[in-house]
Amino acid sequence: MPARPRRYWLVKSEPELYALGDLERDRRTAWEGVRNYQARNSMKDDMAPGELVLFYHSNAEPTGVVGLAKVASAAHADETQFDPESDYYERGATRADPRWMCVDLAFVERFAKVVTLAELKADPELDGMLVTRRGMRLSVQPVELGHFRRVLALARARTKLPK
DNA sequence: GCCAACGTTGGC
DNA sequence: GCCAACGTTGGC
Repeated sequence: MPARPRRYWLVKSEPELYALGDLERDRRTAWEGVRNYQARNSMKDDMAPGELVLFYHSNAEPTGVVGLAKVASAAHADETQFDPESDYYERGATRADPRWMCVDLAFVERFAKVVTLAELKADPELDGMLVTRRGMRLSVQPVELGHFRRVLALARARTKLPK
């Protein structure tokens, strides 16, 4: 049976709520609180352990891709839906019939420099990348391999220092 | 803080 | 099933 091709992803997070630095400290976390069906379906149906994830800071200064994470579990129920104290509580969701699913993410690396949204938008090789689309709010989104590689190249480019 | 873009809700 | 109203996301 042929292995299915590896996929690449981008997740958004507001650093005031959960920054890449928090993931670095925690090493691994359940990607809870996603309440959008398209994003949920990506986690439930399409993400596989080991796949790489661009970690993007939204509502930040600057906004952009700040590092890399990887998928660290199969999909499982998002526990916050069962907690009446949680902002993400979902009335009627049960463990037998959960509505919201998530995966665990693990820290991989922090980029030496942020690849800003402005850079992403300005790069012709990234034409069509979802995160650059105006009004694109999807918080878990697929990334084409070519775009993924290009973002890594931008992250690893170094300014030439004068002699 | 503004507001455009989008997703969801609910009246009909 | 339509669609207006509303709430949220997220860039700027």
